Amino acid sequence: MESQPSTGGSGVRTRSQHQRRKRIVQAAAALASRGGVEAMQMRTVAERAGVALGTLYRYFPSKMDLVVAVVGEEIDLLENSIERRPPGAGTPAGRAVDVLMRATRGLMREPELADALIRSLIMAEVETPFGDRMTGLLLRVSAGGLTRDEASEEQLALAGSLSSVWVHELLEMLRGRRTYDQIQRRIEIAAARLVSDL
Amino acid sequence: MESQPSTGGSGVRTRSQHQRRKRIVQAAAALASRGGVEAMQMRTVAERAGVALGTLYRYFPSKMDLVVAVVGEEIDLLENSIERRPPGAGTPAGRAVDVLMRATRGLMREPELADALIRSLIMAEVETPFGDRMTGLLLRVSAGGLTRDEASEEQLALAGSLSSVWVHELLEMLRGRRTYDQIQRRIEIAAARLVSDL
DNA sequence: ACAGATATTAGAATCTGTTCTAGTTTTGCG
DNA sequence: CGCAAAACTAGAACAGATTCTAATATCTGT
Repeated sequence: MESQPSTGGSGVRTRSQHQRRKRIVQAAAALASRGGVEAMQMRTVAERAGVALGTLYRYFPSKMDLVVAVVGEEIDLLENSIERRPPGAGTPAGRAVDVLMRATRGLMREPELADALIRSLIMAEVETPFGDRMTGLLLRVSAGGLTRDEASEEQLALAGSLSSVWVHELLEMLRGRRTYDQIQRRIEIAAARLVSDL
Repeated sequence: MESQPSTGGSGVRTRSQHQRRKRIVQAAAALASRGGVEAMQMRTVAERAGVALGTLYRYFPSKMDLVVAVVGEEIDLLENSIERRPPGAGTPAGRAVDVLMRATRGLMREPELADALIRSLIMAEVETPFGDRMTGLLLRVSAGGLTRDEASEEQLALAGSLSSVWVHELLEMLRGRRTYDQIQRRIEIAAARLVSDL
């Protein structure tokens, strides 16, 4: 879990804390989009963000927490994109594929970042909202605006399965074991089975 | 890939090298089955195996290579178990669930080790046959002895999808976010869609 | 403005994976 | 046998994540 610096008494983040946090995440993202997680060294991040190492660790108790925050921003982007331009396909499966492939293309833009981030996330002890958010998105687009709370156990399981298949295929692609087209094909096959009738 | 210490000229491993290697893997497994990968420190492994740190690194160029070797032994066990007592269920999906849940129980016996195993399975920089081996196993039991070479692209995709769903669920369980029963239920749901008609 | 709490800082220190060094031992082979 | 290649060893050295320390700065409530 990410932890927040506690601000005397109330749980509210002050403006300066918020900005500090933001600067840190931006510095981290910038570094990671070059050389991946390796280039994103805690000392360097702290330096670039104009913050002491100890402070960085106050905001992000481990490097993984920082990675998670960076990934979070990426997912925000995807969610916004989906909202701005919802998938137009006529079937639930079609819309799911649409969302997943759009996410794939988004991540492909920064392969170093994507690879590093996804690996780190899978490795993470840390609880990440990553899978859940993707699952929620899939439910929303393929089962007519359904939210995670309203969904049945089976619907959750199916959308979740599709999401984990996607993550796995993405990793395979980043490792050079799949082409974009192969992923698309495999996602289509899985989606047809898993989310046609949500 | 794991690299082997090259033995003067020929690529053959001598008996003493084989044993040394085995001692290393055993020491590593023993340590990992207690405190997980963290307890499996390279210095400690070397010490327990009665080998210098440099030698350990000659056999296993990185900690990950060592983990992969340990994991390999575990998968052998599963394959042997399946061979000895093939899944008896009447449907393809039933047999697939059978295999996966048996693997799940096997891994649960050494959760720390399992955690390391699954992560390396997913992460492996290194080309590991693990995902493919599991996919192959699923094809074999759910599509009447089909091998990876004979399977159609779709069959491969479906068995592979089930395999990645399983891996994902297993990880969730190891992180304490799923119970055994929840996994079983989710695997059943996914298997029904993915491998009913292989 | 003051007091106490919290945040921040620079930097040293610690921990563990990995690499390097220099010297010793084992192995394969003519 | 006798030598060159390869393996092995103990231990130092290095790297990057994480933790610790002591001092300073900032904030909050009164």
